[in-house]
Amino acid sequence: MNELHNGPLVTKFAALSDPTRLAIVQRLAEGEATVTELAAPFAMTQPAVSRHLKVLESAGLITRRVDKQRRPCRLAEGALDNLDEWLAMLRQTMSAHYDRLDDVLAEMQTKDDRTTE
Amino acid sequence: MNELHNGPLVTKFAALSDPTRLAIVQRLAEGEATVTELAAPFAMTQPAVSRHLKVLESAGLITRRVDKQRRPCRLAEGALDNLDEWLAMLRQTMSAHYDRLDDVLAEMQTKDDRTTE
DNA sequence: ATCATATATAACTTATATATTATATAATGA
DNA sequence: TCATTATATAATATATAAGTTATATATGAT
Repeated sequence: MNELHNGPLVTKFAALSDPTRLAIVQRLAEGEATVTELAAPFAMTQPAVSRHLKVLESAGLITRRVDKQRRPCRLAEGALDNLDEWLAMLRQTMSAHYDRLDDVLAEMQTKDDRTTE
Repeated sequence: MNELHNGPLVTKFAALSDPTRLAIVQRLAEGEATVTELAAPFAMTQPAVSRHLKVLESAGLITRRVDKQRRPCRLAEGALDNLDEWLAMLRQTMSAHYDRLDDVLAEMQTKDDRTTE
């Protein structure tokens, strides 16, 4: 309910706030891929992509398994659940406080009345 | 459909990847607040919060109006729509490629068969 | 053994982010 | 007019992020 619990959420948002990582997540929505496969589309070195994967993994967005010398990546189970939940919670708060323009203008008016006393 | 269109999304994720800004957004879901009101809960100077608001505004997450010397902030109309849409799109991709563990293990097996020839 | 492939890590550079203090601006109120 | 309140901006320091190259490690192939 409050900002003390939002650490993991902040971490996920941070992980998604990079175009390379966002594209990697989109790619992984189609299924598993190895580091090399994931790196291929990008004008970037392999170590750079490895770092991005580490960020995604630390954020709990992806997991990796071991297949010989490959480390195929996939989206983590329920990776996006807390994002959805946060958005849903926010919408609920918004509708609970349903902030129509009319209401706001009315409130502005009464505030003025009080302040201008 | 591709990563060329994700600029605004990346910007929004970046804007939300900070605990202060996330808390501000949550607060604004309850309705308008001035900069000073928003700054109050944080152990941070007013200029710091002003900067955070600028980041949120640049990302299209909040708007401000002018009320005398105040600049009340509110969540932007449809602020979170593209986040929702992106998450929905991702889920759709995931279910389209429905990646059950069984399938993956089966595919691993056939890959092994081929590679170990 | 040796070489190639897949991946990770370290060292380093540069760019960006975040916070601070000091100060500017604009409107209010006395 | 002068002080106060609300907010923004500039200058600056510091931290973090993101990329590079070089190198290490592990597996697989010859």
